[in-house]
Amino acid sequence: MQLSCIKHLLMGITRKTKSVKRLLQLFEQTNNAISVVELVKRLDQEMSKTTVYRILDRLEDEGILHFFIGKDGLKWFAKCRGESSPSLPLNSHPHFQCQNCGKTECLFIDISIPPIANFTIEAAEILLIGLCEDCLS
Amino acid sequence: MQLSCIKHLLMGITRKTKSVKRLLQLFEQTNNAISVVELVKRLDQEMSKTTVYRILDRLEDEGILHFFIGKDGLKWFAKCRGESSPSLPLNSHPHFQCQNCGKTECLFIDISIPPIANFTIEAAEILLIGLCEDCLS
DNA sequence: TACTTAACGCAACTTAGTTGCAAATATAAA
DNA sequence: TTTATATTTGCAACTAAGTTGCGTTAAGTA
Repeated sequence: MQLSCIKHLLMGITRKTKSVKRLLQLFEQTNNAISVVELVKRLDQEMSKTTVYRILDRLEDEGILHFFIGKDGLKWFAKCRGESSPSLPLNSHPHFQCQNCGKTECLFIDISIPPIANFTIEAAEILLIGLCEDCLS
Repeated sequence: MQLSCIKHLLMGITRKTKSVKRLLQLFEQTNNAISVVELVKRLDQEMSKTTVYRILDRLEDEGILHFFIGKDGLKWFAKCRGESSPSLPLNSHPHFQCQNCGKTECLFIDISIPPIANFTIEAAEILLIGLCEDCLS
């Protein structure tokens, strides 16, 4: 095994290609989550949808992005920030979707899941739906 | 407007067809949720998938079934029972999916969602993932 | 600069879910 | 029981999200 292989194992294997940088840029510009459908649409002139899907997978593997399933069953991605919700398993946290404007984001509120007899809970996917600050007024 | 129309408005418009009865039978045989994909597969010889989708929609409109999105983004249906989780909005309740055997069911445990400043929460979709009693041992 | 291998684009594919329309059938009225 | 009629069904074709295989391109290393 060559040194470069070891480096790859340690550092992840993502090459900082033009496409990767462009995609990361979109996530750096916002704290909101972005749906894959939206990303494919926004990047339509810049890269193929296959590339979008594959880059998202890699960034997720590396712990740079995480994903969750939105109200509609579509996949959404958001940056991993250090935070998580204390009482939830696996450093997870709830997400919020505004039913009016569609704004979708991570929440770091604490929600505690009571133990359930004869079950082990290893993950909690919590999606709160309502109106965001902008849509309330 | 004829009397029959008024009756329809009051009672819902579901005719108790052979297909409706068959589909309801599947839900009466279990307290678990069933994915649409599974229903289409199980009923493949008895009705078209279009019919499965349309009956599920109608039974949901009438409050006989409810649905939620599973871990994989697929739609699952379950019977509406009188119960709900006290602290959740809109008479909703959490759902559980066993990551080993796939068993999926309604939970009526109480999970309270803390208020979030400047947001109104109108629905909470909570999916707990872990091991069921059968898969624990 | 040249080499190696990850990353990319494309086209074709899979799967969940939807739609339009003509034919079948459940229900109410006669 | 028969008739009328509006709902329900099946079919085939479609849409949309997401995946795969493969030949080509380009990033990172020597």
